[in-house]
Amino acid sequence: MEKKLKRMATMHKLQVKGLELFYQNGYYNTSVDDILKSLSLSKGAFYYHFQSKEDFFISIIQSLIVRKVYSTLIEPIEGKENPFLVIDKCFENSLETAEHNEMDYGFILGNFLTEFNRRNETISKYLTDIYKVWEVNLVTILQKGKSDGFVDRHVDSEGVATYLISSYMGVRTLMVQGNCKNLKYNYLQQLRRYFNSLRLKETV
Amino acid sequence: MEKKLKRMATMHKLQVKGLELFYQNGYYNTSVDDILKSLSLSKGAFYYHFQSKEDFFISIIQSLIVRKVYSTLIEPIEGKENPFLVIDKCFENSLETAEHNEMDYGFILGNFLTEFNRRNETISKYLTDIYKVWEVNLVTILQKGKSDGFVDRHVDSEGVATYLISSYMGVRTLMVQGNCKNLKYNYLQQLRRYFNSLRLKETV
DNA sequence: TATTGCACAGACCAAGGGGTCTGTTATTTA
DNA sequence: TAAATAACAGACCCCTTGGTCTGTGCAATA
Repeated sequence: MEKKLKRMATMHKLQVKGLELFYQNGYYNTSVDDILKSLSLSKGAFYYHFQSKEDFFISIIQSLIVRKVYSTLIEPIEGKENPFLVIDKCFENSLETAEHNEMDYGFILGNFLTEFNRRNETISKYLTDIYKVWEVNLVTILQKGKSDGFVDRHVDSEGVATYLISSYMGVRTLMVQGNCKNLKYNYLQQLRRYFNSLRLKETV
Repeated sequence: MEKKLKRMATMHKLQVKGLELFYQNGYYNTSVDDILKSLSLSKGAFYYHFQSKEDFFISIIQSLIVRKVYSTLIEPIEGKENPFLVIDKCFENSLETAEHNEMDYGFILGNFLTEFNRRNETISKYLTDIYKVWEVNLVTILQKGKSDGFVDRHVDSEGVATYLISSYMGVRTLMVQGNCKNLKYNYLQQLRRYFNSLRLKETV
């Protein structure tokens, strides 16, 4: 029964290193050989476990990228109370992690969306699906925030979700260039200002 | 004297087609041969005018991309009066153009920033410089907006510029996936709401 | 008119790309 | 214990890559 374990271990090693290099250098700028070399594995190993480079990347999306986005951007928000507080905290944590990560190459989902947009429909589909779950999740918490008296009822939840995702993706792209600390600070300040405009005003 | 004209014409043809393909497929996923094939030109022609692929792309940045960003995002704003009106109109126009462009592959500056981030410092530098000019331009008009009584003096102009650029870059990335019309509408609605929170309130 | 040199054409090169195929070895299974 | 099979290793394939180099035609100059 240890064969299955070995299989899983090798596949997982390939996926983790693959994601690392794809994330750092981009998909088209990373060869299968690059991954194999840094793991001291052979072509035989790779094509025994995966049908193609594309198939390999799809498996990475499904097993690693989905999990990453869920754990950092979706689960911290799900089912919570005050949308403003929890989204604020979630974004702040994510930006904080990025800031102190020497190996930050941007928002993983955003980078790959950009790289595959209109260039590989199959992969784009998988990535877009993750984005959509994120969006639905934000819309849900905002709607709940209305019932709970946090969010102004006149606010368009979908619009807010779009605006939040857009700004987050953008600032993550900018942060790679450096000056992260300032960018993070500025971004969060304005995010809070924006949130204030959505808040349910006390009727005097 | 028609030799110099021919030289310019060929170089320009190469740059225009080069930008088109780099923009569509990405830099690393577009070969020099791809460009030459679609123009029925030879290697000789290319390497007579440009030292390398990288040198070629830098020339494209300096001659075409700079001009594009300037004409669509910088000049329409420069020296104008009401920041909110003019930025709103500028972004709306840009998104409108993108929406009705069948060949939209995203925000050109954002895409290349993502592709070269930390992967090619030389090229990144050229791209970042453009971004910085854009940012300075936004900050300037916001500051002027304070003196002119449009913008609340407590507002942090740099923060606002960061937030504006981030959200614009993000929404342009999302728009490639489709559903442009809705994304554009949602984005502009929230942008206006955000602007309202920056406006100088009449002291009652 | 002869000659120079610009603006290419296109063969060529080594390196690297994704992918195939035939071993080989250690572990299961019969 | 023998046979079967899973899990690789690595040579090999053909195509594409960025880049070089020699050749060539045509306009500019003398």
